[in-house]
Amino acid sequence: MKTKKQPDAVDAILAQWNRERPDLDVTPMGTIGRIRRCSALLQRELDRVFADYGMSSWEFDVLATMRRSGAPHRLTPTALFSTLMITSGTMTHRLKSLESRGWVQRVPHDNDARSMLVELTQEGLDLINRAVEAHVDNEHRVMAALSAAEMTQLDAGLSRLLNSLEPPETDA
Amino acid sequence: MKTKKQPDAVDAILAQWNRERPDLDVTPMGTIGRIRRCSALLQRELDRVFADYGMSSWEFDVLATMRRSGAPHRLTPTALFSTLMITSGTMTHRLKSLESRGWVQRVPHDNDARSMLVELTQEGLDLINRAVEAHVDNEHRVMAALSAAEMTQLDAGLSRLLNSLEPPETDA
DNA sequence: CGTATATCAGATAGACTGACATTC
DNA sequence: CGAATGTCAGTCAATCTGATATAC
Repeated sequence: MKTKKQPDAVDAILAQWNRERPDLDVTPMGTIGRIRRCSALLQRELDRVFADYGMSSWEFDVLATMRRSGAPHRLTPTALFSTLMITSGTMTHRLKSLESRGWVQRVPHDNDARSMLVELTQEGLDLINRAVEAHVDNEHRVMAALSAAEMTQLDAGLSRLLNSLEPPETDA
Repeated sequence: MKTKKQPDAVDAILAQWNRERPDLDVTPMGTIGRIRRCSALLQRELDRVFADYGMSSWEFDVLATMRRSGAPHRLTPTALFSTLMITSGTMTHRLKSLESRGWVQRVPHDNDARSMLVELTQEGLDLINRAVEAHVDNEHRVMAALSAAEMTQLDAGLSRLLNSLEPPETDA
């Protein structure tokens, strides 16, 4: 006989649907609901550390994207908004804000005068280097309930799902 | 020898961090990144069906919460905003909008004159009954890449995580 | 000429805060 | 009286759209 798993908030929702609409197989609703709820709750936890470093989540995302691209930490606005899945107008807005805070600067693009390059300032680089350390620590903390084996298993399922959801390569 | 899993968008990000900051163990960043990315991509897919029924995601959420509460499909605004994790002001705003569309109506609460009851209209009930069927079909579709066993496994991991993230019972 | 890049102003949708009246 | 309920006006942060200028 199996041990029953600890019920969570989503189980209560599924029980209601099973009572009200027993004709529906709501199994996927459970998985999807858990993904969305985990995502929302995780966001809340991660935001705390971002706030400690004076940033919002989207500010961290932009700086982190530039940081992990490697020296000289330069990317075009187009590369950035494509990666971040936002529109070009929104990217302009974000960059203006980040520039006013002194974390990035715009420099001209040698080979293409239409284009710009955005690069981390020294201050921006120092900040994101420190913030990402705290962020990763925080991520370890919020995932601590799962053993390494559990996390690997969870990761595998998510990766399969992600592969099926991701839009086909545009490939340039 | 193991078969390598299909790489996804998150793998590329992890590879960049491993190159740039090999001192950091970014394993949890992979899992968290996948949860968030799955959540965003799923949202996009689900929204399509909501749009087919003339609703936005939050409208579906409110109507569905009322529907699954069972006949007579009545809840107080307080019960609703607590479940939906939004503020009371936002709830008032949502209800005003839903009422103007003819999907819910406010009725007085017999036992407590401070309070209101919100109930689904016949039109709202019919709509959410049809919409939830299409929604569940859609959820089956977007999860089709996973076998039943894979989904069970994924679900188990998510549930463990959710349990550790969920705020302790307020219990009233 | 048609396409790509980046910017900007304006509009939009959704949420929150704080003050309020009412009732328990 | 203090706590709870719901409403409202105002504000806010973040996004998108569509028009624009420039360069390929």
